[in-house]
Amino acid sequence: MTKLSEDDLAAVSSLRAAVMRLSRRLRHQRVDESLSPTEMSVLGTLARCGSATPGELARKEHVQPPSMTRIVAMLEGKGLVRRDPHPEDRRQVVVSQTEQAEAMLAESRRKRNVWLAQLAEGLTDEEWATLREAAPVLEKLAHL
Amino acid sequence: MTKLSEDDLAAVSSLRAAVMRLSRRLRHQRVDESLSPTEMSVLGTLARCGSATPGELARKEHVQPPSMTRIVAMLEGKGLVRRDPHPEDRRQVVVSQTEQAEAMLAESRRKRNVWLAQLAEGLTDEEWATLREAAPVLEKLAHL
DNA sequence: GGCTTTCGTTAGCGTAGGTAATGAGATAGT
DNA sequence: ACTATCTCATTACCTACGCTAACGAAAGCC
Repeated sequence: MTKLSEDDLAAVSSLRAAVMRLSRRLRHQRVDESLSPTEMSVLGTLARCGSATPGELARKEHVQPPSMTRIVAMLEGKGLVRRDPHPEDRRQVVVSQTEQAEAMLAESRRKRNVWLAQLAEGLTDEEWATLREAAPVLEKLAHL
Repeated sequence: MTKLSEDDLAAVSSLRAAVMRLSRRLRHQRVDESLSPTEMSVLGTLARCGSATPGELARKEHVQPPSMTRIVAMLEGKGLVRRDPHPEDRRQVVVSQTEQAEAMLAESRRKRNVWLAQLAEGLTDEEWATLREAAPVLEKLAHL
């Protein structure tokens, strides 16, 4: 980035508002009834990375450690995640997903498909393409 | 939209996660300390539309009426908003922004400029252009 | 071998949303 | 015209999900 135009300013305003509104909708129009968006996100991260300690997960999700503890406890209670002692460092814990989580993610992907189909009706191909392009940039922005 | 590819599915997944993470950051890295993101959003809507009833605002922000009542009360308490009786329908209330809100929005825009400058360092011009393009589409998506 | 640091966790709090119930005013039915 | 229903805003209460502070156990460092 080199320069900030007035348009940029307007864009960031509208981006901010849209992200907040959208997040609100996502939060309670969740495709899976029993899992909060953040829990889903953790499960997704776990699916990508295999396994991680609570601390690592907290950093990745931009959440404080105590919050991650509670999220992991929730997931463990639902049998979606396993907590094993770290082989070398006995302070740490290794969190990894269960086969049940794998199945749930597949099912959730299917449901998301339906949800997506409804949503997609309101967007043109160009708009959709724009979003596909923007997704990784938003990821990057979220991690600053 | 015509068809849903595997890529679309992956994109919506990452979009979802990114929006949630970003919203979390926005929520507490707010540029204006005293106003919540939703309150800012309401003020923005009001700036665009001039004035509206609480019900209309609730629909636009995708929030339930009682929540909007509380938000408006907050804003009124801070002198940023005025509540007048509706001329024809005495059940309704007309909410409109004060001059003070106007000044605050200008100040907030200035602060956002600084925040934006920091943020922009991490993005390339192309990425930024992508976000500018995506902002209105996200707006549309947020309104279904 | 004691001091500091780094984990995960527990305890308690705050914020921002939601649902259910209420009351005043508008609207429709007969 | 009067009652019944419906709508709008509001009040009261509840829940979800994040935070900070405090703590105990394990690791690393003089």
